[in-house]
Parts: sequence; structure tokens; C-alpha cells
Amino acid sequence: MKSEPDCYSIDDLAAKNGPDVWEGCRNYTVRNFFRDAMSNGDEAFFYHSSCDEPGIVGVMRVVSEAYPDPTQFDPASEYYDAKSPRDNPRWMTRDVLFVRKFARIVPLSELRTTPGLEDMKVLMRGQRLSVLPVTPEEWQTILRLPGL
DNA sequence: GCCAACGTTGGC
DNA sequence: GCCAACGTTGGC
Repeated sequence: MKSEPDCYSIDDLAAKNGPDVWEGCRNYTVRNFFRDAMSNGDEAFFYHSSCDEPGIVGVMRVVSEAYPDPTQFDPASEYYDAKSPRDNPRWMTRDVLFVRKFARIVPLSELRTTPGLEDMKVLMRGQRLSVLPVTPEEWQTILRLPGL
């Protein structure tokens, strides 16, 4: 799950000391991932994008079922969507909980050269979705990279 | 339903 | 700042 650290970083999530809403995703494929592909209790990588060193910085846990992203109904929010009906919300999200920050960032450049990650979705050209699936094998491979 | 125009993402 | 990729919009 990607976030621009200038906007919301893994340190922001850690400082929350509890669940936080993963808000603002406005893409139908991502909406479907939140709704259908995730389960309460799943773990996810936190990825910093659009920054000096893009890459995976730690682990968090999904700690809710899917529910409508509240920011779509908030006219004061930058994520407000006037076309989303309250009785049939367009945008879904889930709560996440900080699990741990890696000893070092695992940069995108390293992911690209790590054996076993050749087919990882986040490395595919043209891939811009802010939430992407990770296979169990990729998950284990990546966990071994940052060390302690 | 087609498709051009436009907007966004995000690495570089 | 550039640009490739691709999603969305809206006229027809």
C-alpha cells in the first residue's frame, strides 16, 4: 500500500498508536481490492512513493472490514466526491495498524534486482495503483531483505 | 459503444 | 520538469 511520505508516512501511522483510516483512494480497482481482496487481519507493506527514495519501509496490519471512506462525504476534504451517493458509496477503505518499521528502507531499485520478485505487481511497467497484491513468496522474500 | 482529450501517477 | 502509462470523462 503506497503513500507519499510528505502526506502520510509510516512514522505518522506509528505515532497514531492505534488503528488509522487508509483514506483517499479514488480508483475502482483499488476500491475492489479493499472490498474483495483484503481480509481483516491481513498484513501489508507500507510503501513510500513520490519521494527521494521510494521503497518499502515497514509492515502494517489490516484491522477492519471494508467500509465507506468517510472523506468522500466531507466537503472540506481534498478527497471529497460530490458524485458519491450516501446510500451507495463509491469509495471503500479499511483501518490499518502499525506493526513495525524496517531497520532500513528497501528501495524500489533493490526490489527490481532481487531474485524472486521478477513478477511482483509493483515492479510492472505502467503500474500505478496505490494498493497492489503481494504473493506469499514475495512477502517472505522481502521480509528477509532489510535485516535487523 | 467508440474514442479523443484530459488528468493523474510516479519514477527518473 | 519530463514523460510513459493508463484511468476517466463526455461528445457523438
